[in-house]
Amino acid sequence: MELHEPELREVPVTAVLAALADDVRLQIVRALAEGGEYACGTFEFGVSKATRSHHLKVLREAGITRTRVAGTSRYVRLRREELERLYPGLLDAVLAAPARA
Amino acid sequence: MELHEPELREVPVTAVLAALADDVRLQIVRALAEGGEYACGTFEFGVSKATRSHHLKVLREAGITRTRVAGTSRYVRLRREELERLYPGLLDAVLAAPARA
DNA sequence: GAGGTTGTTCGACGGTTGTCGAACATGGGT
DNA sequence: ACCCATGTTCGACAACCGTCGAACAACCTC
Repeated sequence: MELHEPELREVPVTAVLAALADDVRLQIVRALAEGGEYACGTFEFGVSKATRSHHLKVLREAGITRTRVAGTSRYVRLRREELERLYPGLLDAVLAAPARA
Repeated sequence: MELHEPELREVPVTAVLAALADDVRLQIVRALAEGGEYACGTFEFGVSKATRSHHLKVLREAGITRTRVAGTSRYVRLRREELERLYPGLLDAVLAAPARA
């Protein structure tokens, strides 16, 4: 299983923004920003397994998260440094926003 | 003609991000960031009048731009200060990104 | 007021996206 | 070996989005 994790610089800005422009995915990003590394199953956001898997794929392919495989589990974490280097301030600005707007 | 220009704080973050997550709209924002105020017709991005009008509406309703009506023309400008106050760093991060990624 | 300019609105269309259940794949435990 | 737990993939479906031409609205100028 080769995970597709592109170089962030090769991802169009619009794709990064689109990946963040979803409520469920933003919840995931918020959780990752606070908690460090999470197993996929830890997330419980009122969506099915399939949907969660889909969202994590979008985040991964947008270069926002990195995934580590360990047994049957997958551990996800934010690519903070890379995001900060290429889009300084973006993540903080998004995270600083009120969760419910 | 009452233009719908919401308070930025009342717009969900996801709506702001979604508004920026489009190539045409990002071109508009880039132009506005450099040029100050533009008449709608000044934009020539290879889309029809109808499409351009649609994109300007999306930006306006996301709280990103403000529109001034003058005769048959409409002048559009960025709401930089408000954006900066609510999402510090976001606009700069997006604008700093390479136009073609 | 007739005509031209500037923009918006109205379907319509095709493509993309979020969602789900079900089926599948993989690895661990007993 | 079997079963269970964890995730992914596969249709399918509805909703949304970007796009266009055509029609409409408002205003300016002659």
